[in-house]
Amino acid sequence: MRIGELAQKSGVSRDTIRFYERNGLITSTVEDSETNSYRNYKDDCLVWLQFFAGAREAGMSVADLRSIVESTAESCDRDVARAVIQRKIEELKERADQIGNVVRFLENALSGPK
Amino acid sequence: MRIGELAQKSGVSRDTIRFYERNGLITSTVEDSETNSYRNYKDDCLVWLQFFAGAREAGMSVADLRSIVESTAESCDRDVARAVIQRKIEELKERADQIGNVVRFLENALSGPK
DNA sequence: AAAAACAATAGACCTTTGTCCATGGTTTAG
DNA sequence: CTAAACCATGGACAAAGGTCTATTGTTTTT
Repeated sequence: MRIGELAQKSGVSRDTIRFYERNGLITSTVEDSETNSYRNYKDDCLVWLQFFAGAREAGMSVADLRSIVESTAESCDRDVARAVIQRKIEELKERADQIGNVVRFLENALSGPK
Repeated sequence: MRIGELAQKSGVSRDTIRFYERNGLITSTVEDSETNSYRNYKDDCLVWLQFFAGAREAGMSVADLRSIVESTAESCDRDVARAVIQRKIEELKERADQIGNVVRFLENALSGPK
């Protein structure tokens, strides 16, 4: 799949896809056989991009995403991957708790001053 | 209270406090009577700053915070304030849900590939 | 074949959220 | 009184995360 299709299907802009690729979040191949230099993306890029979109919204940084992607790479130790991801899960849960606090503060602000 | 004390008590740096003030998140007064131009902060600035710290961590932008602060200002209609805050609460809850999704995705990634 | 649509790359540019000077006054402690 | 500590202002600088433009080459459509 080429970048346009990927962008359209994932809802992530071409520029952002290229940006992510430059930052090691996804990879693509340039077919030698082709006369062009168009990049080719596999289906799992789409899955990743959808995940990225949600994860970014949830507050994860691009660096976080890269470490997750890297940890799930072939070459990487399963246990290392687990540890990295487990760590991120903890962080996310903390963040969710923090959001809970803020929500309570705001709800209190609503009910507090009559 | 002067900025140094406020910074120390809130854990927010002087520079950041000034930045927030420039952005309308807090206000201060400069006593005419004084010979200096030192700013004076009321106790509620401390409460706000503590809230800001948590809210920023929870992923709220400075612009979000400004709209909350503005909505709770004297001049502002109680109901308008409620609406603004209620909206932010919804956004935060959505964000928390989003985090939940990401966590599930990650947990699945952990258990999925055995 | 010619135009329209798509792609690559490089680099400029933008916003957000601060942080870090430099300069020049003011206060406070010794 | 003098040095150390504090404050204000203005502007430079920074990192993250994109976005936009220019240029040039490739497909696809008509």
